[in-house]
Amino acid sequence: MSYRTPKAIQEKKDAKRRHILDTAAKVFAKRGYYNTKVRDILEEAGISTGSFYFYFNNKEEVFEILYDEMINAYVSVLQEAVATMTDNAEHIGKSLIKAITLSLRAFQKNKELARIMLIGSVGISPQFEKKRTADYQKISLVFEEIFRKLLQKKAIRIPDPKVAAILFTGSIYSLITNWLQEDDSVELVKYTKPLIAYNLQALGVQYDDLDLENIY
Amino acid sequence: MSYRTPKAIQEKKDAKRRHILDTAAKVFAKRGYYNTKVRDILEEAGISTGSFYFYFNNKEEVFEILYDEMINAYVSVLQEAVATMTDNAEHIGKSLIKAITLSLRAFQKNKELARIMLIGSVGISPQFEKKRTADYQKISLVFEEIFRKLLQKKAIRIPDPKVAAILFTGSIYSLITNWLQEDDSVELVKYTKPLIAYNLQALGVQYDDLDLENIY
Amino acid sequence: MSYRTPKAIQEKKDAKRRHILDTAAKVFAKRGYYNTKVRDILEEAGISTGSFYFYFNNKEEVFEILYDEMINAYVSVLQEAVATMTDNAEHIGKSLIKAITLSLRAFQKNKELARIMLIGSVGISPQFEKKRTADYQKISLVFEEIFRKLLQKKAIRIPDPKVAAILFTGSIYSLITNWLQEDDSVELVKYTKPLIAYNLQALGVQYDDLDLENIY
Amino acid sequence: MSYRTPKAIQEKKDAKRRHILDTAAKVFAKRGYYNTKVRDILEEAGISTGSFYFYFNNKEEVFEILYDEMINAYVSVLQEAVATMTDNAEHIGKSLIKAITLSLRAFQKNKELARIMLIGSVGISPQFEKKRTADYQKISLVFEEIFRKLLQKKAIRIPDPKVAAILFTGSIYSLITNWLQEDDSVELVKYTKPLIAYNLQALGVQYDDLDLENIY
DNA sequence: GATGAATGAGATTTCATTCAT
DNA sequence: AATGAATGAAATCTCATTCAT
Repeated sequence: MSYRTPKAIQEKKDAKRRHILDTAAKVFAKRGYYNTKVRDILEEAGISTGSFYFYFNNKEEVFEILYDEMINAYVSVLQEAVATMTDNAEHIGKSLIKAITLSLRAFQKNKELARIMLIGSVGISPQFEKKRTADYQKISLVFEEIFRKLLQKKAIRIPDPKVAAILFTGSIYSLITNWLQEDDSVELVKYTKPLIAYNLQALGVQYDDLDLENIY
Repeated sequence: MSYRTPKAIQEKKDAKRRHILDTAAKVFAKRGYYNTKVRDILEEAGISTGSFYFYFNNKEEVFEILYDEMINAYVSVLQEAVATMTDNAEHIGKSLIKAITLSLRAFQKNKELARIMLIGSVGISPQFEKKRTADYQKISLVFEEIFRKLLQKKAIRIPDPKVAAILFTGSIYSLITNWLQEDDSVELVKYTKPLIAYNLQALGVQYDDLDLENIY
Repeated sequence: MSYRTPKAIQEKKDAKRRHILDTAAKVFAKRGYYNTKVRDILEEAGISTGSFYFYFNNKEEVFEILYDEMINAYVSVLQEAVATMTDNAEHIGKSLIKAITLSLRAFQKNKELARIMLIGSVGISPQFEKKRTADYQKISLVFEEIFRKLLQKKAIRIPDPKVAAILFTGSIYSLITNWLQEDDSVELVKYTKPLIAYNLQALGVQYDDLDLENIY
Repeated sequence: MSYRTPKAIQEKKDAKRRHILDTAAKVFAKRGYYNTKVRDILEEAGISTGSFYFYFNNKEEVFEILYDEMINAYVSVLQEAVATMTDNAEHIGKSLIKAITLSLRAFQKNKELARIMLIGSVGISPQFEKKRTADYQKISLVFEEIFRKLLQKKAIRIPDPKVAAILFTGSIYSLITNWLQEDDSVELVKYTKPLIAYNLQALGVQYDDLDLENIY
């Protein structure tokens, strides 16, 4: 007979909570929000209804947590990329290459959550739609500010930094969305080079072909 | 001699059918597929349950019809733009400008259906998801072939026509999606110029700034 | 331009009414009361909803008319058989043989109505169930009275004429029901001989084997 | 140590399931399959919609279970009767008497299920109709084989064992059906004697009147 | 903490019948 | 007389969530 320390108990709880989330992510990614029934998650996770509702208030909350995790993870990646950006104009190409490369890697690493973030989060509820829009605009804003700065230095050549940011992120997401819907799981990184080329060219950035060779 | 003119009846039927479709489009666009209940459409359209099911088999069918209409309308627009493309290299910029301009106008003309096509059609059902993916690939393929042709003539400079086509369409859609989620009714065409600039630059096309001034 | 006499008009109406009834009989026999939708009858008859409800008040009425027709036709057959029964004891066997033979022939002649009368009329509504029970008891009563008379003359040997009548009719109906559910349409009359033998023996009637040879 | 005894829970579940079935039997018997709405069963049983669908998939399944129970119970009774049949010719009368007596008792014991089996199971669906026909043929076959055997020994005198079996079972069922539709609760066994007399005579079996006196 | 039986609001759909033309 | 579009009550069933054990 063992006396469990409260800490051990807490760890066990955390593990179960995590297990439910991970399972839910898998199921949501496969079927989408509305076609995923709570029962599907329960069965896949091997837990009871009661447990599910002990750890979470409802289905939407579980989805929202997963969604937030994904957005935060992605924002971290972006912030990391931005942080290493120097003001040195000659490194602009390299910096943007890094931002894109890190984005793709983040999505590839967790295909399920990518699917949730980009596809599965549509049409949940009006409130959620608002949140989703806000998140996407926040991400777009990161690039918008970078572009604005670069524009001042005449390091890039675009008429409108806001629109450019939308198009930049949009092109990345469309590629990922496309990749997610391919039956055979081609390596996402295979698309990295043309993706970078397209966007750097779009921004009017002079970039070294050599930099493109060394990506990933 | 019959008691009524079948033609008049048929016209009335067509009108009612159209009315249901239009109302459904409005409601779907506002609430999304799953949050739209058949009852919502009935109330908004001021018709009875029976009428709805007299004209259509079920909710999904109504959605599918609307979706197909939108896709077909958009494909027509694209084909029109492609048809006027000459082989004359110096007109490539103009041609692509036309394709983008027509696309934006098509979406602006019918904001509701644009919302359905780009946002609301996600997660309906596995079968529908297949159809949706196929449609998007078809549209992307139109551009891919154009890019392939232009590439042979060295009129554009990109490493991969397939990826370029995805990014091209993706950037357009992301702009429209963004516009759709803006509360105020900003003119979509306001974004036309930077959108074209971004993509023409991305493709490495030499374009005349004058052409951009005269759009719309 | 012809002037139709009212009589001709009436005849046309009657013909249409009959056409609807005949078609309904066919459909009811095939699918049963509840699995037959008014629409099925309309389509099969090539008429409109309005016409149907012009000639009849509702679906149940149509069924009831068909049912009554069948019962009446059957009762007529029975009465005919009873009418020819003489009080001559030596003809009792022949008379019962005739009653059974005529019954079988009546059912075979109109398989559809047989199906409606014996199988398809179950579970329509509580009121209809009452009517149905009453009709069956009426038919049974015909035989009960015959048996009662024969019993007085000691022409048959049974403990209870009422029960005998139930069993007599029941055995006939069970044979027909069985026959109706055979996939291949065997000749019902093939069963006539053993059916008669069974019941005459049951009643303790002395019968001439020769009479059995000449049936039908 | 778990928080509850699974056994007790299971027993409660079984009891509830049984309660639903019994209630459904009562309602089906009273109103028939089509006039019984799921709601009627819920109200009569005092349960919620959810409970009903937790225990059963749909209304038809409940009906089918009840129907199968009845058929199986009846077949058991028959098999029991058949098992005690000896090859001793002089006991043939007694054996058939026993078979009929047990049949009647089985039906009397559960009037509701008898009603379902004999009356209420008509016209549910084409598939069910097939099953029903097959079941009835199976029961008829039990008697057919007995009759065939007795025929070889010349213990009975009938022209066709198959038809005789149909008529034998048909006569029993018609009596029960009749009894079911009587308003007052007449004892079914009251009819046993004339029923046996009719059928034994029909089969040409020599029976002892004494045996008939001691039935039930 | 865990379980899963129980709940019931609410969604979709059917189909007999009506009624304007 | 005929048509068939329109109606809407009513039926079945789903499934997120609750709660007694």
